[in-house]
Amino acid sequence: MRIITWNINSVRLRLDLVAELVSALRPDVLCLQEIKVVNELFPSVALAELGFEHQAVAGMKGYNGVATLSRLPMSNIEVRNWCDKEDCRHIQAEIDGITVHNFYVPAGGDIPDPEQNVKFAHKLRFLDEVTAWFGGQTDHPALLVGDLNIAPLETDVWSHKQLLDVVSHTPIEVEKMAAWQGSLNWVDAVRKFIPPDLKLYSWWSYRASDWDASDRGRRLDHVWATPSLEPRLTGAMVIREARGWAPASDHVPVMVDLV
DNA sequence: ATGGCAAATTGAATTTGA
Repeated sequence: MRIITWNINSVRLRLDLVAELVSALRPDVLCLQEIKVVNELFPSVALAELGFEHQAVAGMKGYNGVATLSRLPMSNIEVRNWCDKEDCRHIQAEIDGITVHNFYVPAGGDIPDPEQNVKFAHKLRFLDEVTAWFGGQTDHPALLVGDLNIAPLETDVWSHKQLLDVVSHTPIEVEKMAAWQGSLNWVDAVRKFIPPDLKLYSWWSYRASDWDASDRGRRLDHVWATPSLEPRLTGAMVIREARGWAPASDHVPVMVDLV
């Protein structure tokens, strides 16, 4: 199975890029975040024509929203709410015997202090809640993908020292992400193939005048696998060139293969 | 941190992203 996760930053605006991605890489499962559309206006026909006959969508007006698209049948679809908000950040679905979790973790705003910034408080609470929930699950084969909005390793950001107090790379976030990863002993399926000593990013700011030249990126998008699935992992790739597509999302697709 | 874009909604200005 080939799975791709992509924060697409408006699915309607980038349908042509989805077609290009699908044509080039033929994923079996495509997990999108920030679809920015209500379910009624989700382009399900166009995506079905690309081969994704099976779709699970949790969208809302204007922002957020996740969608899991599959060539293979999906069952047990669940949209789960966190932090008492119905804000469309998680879809769970069973595909070919694997539970696929598609997440869009809150960005967390600017100020890395939960006392001063309710968005950061929300992000930290979200991490605590998902960690506690997964800790109560059994080890059924599962993948956890999405825009987790945290770059955990020093090599996941362009400058570890300069981002230590920037939301997405602060020690408290990295610590809580590690706890989440520990909840089911999730394996980082991307770093299994692209070693942790290599710089690796999946997001570059729109604000850079030349994202490629300055290369001030962060690895915010992830694919995790339960230990039972690790022997089936065969490869991973971050589609960096997608940041240069037009019109580009600020995130690029992240792909993992398993047998 | 730096530098200041992009998308959606609403109707030129605001919210959100990270």
